Formats: sequence, C-alpha cells, structure tokens
Amino acid sequence: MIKKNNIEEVFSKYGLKKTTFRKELYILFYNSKNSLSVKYITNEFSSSIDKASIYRALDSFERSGLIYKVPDKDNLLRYSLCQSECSPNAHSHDHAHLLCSKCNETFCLNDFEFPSIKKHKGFVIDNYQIILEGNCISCQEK
Amino acid sequence: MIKKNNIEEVFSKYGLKKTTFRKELYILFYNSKNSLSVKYITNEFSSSIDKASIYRALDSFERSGLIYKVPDKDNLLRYSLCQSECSPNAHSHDHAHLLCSKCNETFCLNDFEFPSIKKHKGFVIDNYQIILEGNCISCQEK
DNA sequence: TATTTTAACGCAAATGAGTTGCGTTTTTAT
DNA sequence: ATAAAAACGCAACTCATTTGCGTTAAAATA
Repeated sequence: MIKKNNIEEVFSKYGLKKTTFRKELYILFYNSKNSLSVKYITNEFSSSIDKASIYRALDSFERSGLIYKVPDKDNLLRYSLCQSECSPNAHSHDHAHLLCSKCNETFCLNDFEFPSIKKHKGFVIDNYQIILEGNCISCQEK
Repeated sequence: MIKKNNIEEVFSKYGLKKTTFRKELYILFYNSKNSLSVKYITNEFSSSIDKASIYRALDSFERSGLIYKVPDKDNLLRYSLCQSECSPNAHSHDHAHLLCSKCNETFCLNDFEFPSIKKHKGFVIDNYQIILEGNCISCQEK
C-alpha cells in the first residue's frame, strides 16, 4: 500500500492539486494491475463523486502524464497508470494489454517482451500499445 | 479493382444479403489500405445512406467475420477488412496499425513483423492488435 | 414468373458516455 | 488571514450510436 507522503510527492512532481478525491483516485490506479474504465471508477466511488469530477480528474491526470489512455474496442474511456519514466509528452510503456473477449476486462502484461522499433517505413513511432485479444484465466474455466 | 462476381462470391460465403449499398460498402473497405471510421464512411456516401443503415451494415459485416473492430483512443467505431483466413470467431491479423497522433488517421502496416505467441502466463491469445502511436509521413512534414 | 417470407432501409425518437456552464467550496499562494 | 486559482456538484447539453416501426428490396418458395 502506498504511503500518504508518497502520494503528496507524486502529486507535487506532476503539479496536481491534492484534493481528497484525487488522492483516492490515484490510490485506486496504484493498487490496480489493470487499466480502469470510467464505469469501474464510478462504481468504486459509488456515486459519492459526481461523474464530471471523475472525467475532469482523469483528464487532468492524463494531461500531467500520470496516466494514459488505453485503446479499447467498446468505445469507453479507459486509463492506466504510467510508468515512472513517462512525461506528459513522452510515454514509454513496454508492456502489453490483454483484452479478454468474454469479460471485456483488460489486464496489463508487464513482462511481455516486444521488439523496440522507433521507425518503420517512414513512420516515426513514439510508443506502442499491444492488445492481445483472448481469454483471461478465469474466463477459460467457464 | 474487385470484380462484381467476386463480391457476390464473398457475400455468399459470409451469408450476407447482396444489397446495392452493402456491396458498395464492401468495395470501400476492399480499396482502402487503412481502417475506416464511421465518419469517413458517412462522408463517402454523402448522406445518401442513413446512418442507421451504415451502423447496421457494419455490425452485420462484423458478425459475419468480414470486418473487425480496430481499437482506438478517440472512442469512435473503426473497422478493417479481415484477411481471408478469418472466420466469425477466429480472427488472425498479423499486421499492426499506426495511429497518427496529429491527424488521428490509422494506417495498416501489413509487413510489420512481430513474435507470434499463443499463450502467456495462463492467458490464451487468439490474435494481436498492435497500435503504434506516432506520426505518419505527411504529418512529419508539417 | 408470381407470391410469400425475410431482412434491409429510412426516418424519427431514444440512449448513454462524455462535456460544459456556473455558482459554491476547497486548496494554494500571498 | 486573505485573496486568487482550481476543484467540486449539479443540471443542461452534445453527439455517436441504437432502437422502433412502417416501408421497400432481396431471397425463398410455389
């Protein structure tokens, strides 16, 4: 579990305002191995927080470089905590996401190895997101 | 350019109804190297086709295994033509997409090589979608 | 070929995620 | 302690996508 002074440190580093809700939101990301959808976040705060505040906090986290958008196929906003090396304009995430086609959950695969390519046929590549579609462990059992 | 009898053949194979509009929609996918957003498709048919029909056709193409959803970050529906080896429940797409962060366009990189892994830490992987974020050739010039 | 069945189409209305405006409250700067 | 700046809650709004339904076109059957 992350310590309170660590959160304050992170927020200072990223220039974020230290409100009760935003610190709790950060902890939610910190403690989660997966990417979080807005629906999940809303449930966690069980309507004690207005959705506008959630969207605004996520937007602010993203703009500061603390979290990043994860592409998905059900057209819903979904974010993951950035690695420590990320800055607002330069993200480097060398992990893949597994998208389970049964439960629609996303899982971070931090140890998934992938060749690091920065150029391809004239394209300049800043970072990549690898989405593995398949089935997670618990959905295989069904 | 695809021949008319080829389209009919494809539609028969996938069990699709051969309406004028749906055949034209297929040609649009066939002639495009990139994935297509609903906005692009709507523009191509310049309001001669109702949006409900476009959404329903795309849904039907997808369910039949003719096209597949491309994950994106702006939460808009986007599809690509499947390769011939795909079936409704088993997609195999060995190419990556480049998502240009300036123009938001998606490009298929058919010749992008990457390791083919079918299992990872208990996850069963059906297919990959690799999204390379960066800048396309024309946006680099700006 | 004519007729029946089935699914696509067009239109309008509904849904729902995400956004915005604004007055109030909390945090940060002075 | 006070002023300035930003977050919050609420309600209203936007806009992509979906749905209901009567009409039309395609496929199946006689």
